[in-house]
Amino acid sequence: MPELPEVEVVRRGLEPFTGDWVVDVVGVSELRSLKRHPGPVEDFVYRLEGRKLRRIVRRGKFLWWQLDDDHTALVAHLGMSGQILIGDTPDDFGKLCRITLGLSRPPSGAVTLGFVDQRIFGYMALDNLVPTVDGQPGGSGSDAPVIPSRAQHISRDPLDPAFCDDDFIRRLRRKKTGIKSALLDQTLVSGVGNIYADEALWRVGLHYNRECSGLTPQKVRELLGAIRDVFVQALDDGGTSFDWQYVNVNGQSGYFSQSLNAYGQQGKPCAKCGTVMVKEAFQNRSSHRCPRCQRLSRKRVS
DNA sequence: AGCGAGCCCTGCGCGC
DNA sequence: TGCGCGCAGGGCTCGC
Repeated sequence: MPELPEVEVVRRGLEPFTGDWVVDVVGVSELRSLKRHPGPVEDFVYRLEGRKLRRIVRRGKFLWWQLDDDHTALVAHLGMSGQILIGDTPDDFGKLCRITLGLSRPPSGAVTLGFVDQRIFGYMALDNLVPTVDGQPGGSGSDAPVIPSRAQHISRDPLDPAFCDDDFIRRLRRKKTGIKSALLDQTLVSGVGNIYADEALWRVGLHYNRECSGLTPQKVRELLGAIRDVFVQALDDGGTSFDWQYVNVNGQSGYFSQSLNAYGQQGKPCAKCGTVMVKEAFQNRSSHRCPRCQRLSRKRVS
């Protein structure tokens, strides 16, 4: 479950199971879901069992729990198809469930957390928490100025109070790529993926291949505002879901897909001008745009 | 150094 | 009904 709003919906859904909740038993049915864990599966299980899940934190599309030893994180990245679900038993999640955590909070609370991931691009891993370079909180959900070492290189996301707009604008305008490549670069700004990049570019009328260096600071600021707007709106709607794969921890789908104006709208009229929207190949993925509102008025970047 | 291509994977839905 | 193909929202690593 991919982009920032969907991951934040998951994070909020997991908050009730943090604090004094303990990991009693860990089940791993797919070793490749631990490919980023720095050790064998036994190490993952042994170090996790008995730990409390103190806080659940997110930066961009990265999620992690702060464990009660104060220096270890349980990192979860959902990749293209990951979900985290809460159920009663390890059998509640179907055959695509890769990892289960049996959780309890004495005296009476008990649930099972399921890490479900069709394509196995996502993963869970234990990692060390290291200080943030700017001394600000590592992400949404905790005030602690620490972050898993694996996520250190990821920029803050646009909903993070410590995100610096001016730095973003300066760095983006120095890039020698098209604007969409820049938005998908998680070291420049995190949390944006293919859907929300297309939505934000549509809102401000930019072609995905417009050169970053040709944009005025004002235009970049406008684009950043559009990213925030589309994130907040999607969050309010519970995230974007097209099908069975994208659900919150209760298995419910979000409604933002009904509000999309660009992604998946090929063949339909542009909501601003009525021109038929198109879908074009872009870097092994696809881009959606209005041929009239989002023209390439400057030199083409390939 | 920064950039783009290639690759990691499974399973759904469609057309034949 | 069955099969093959195209497609999917991410990110890491590697060459250039």
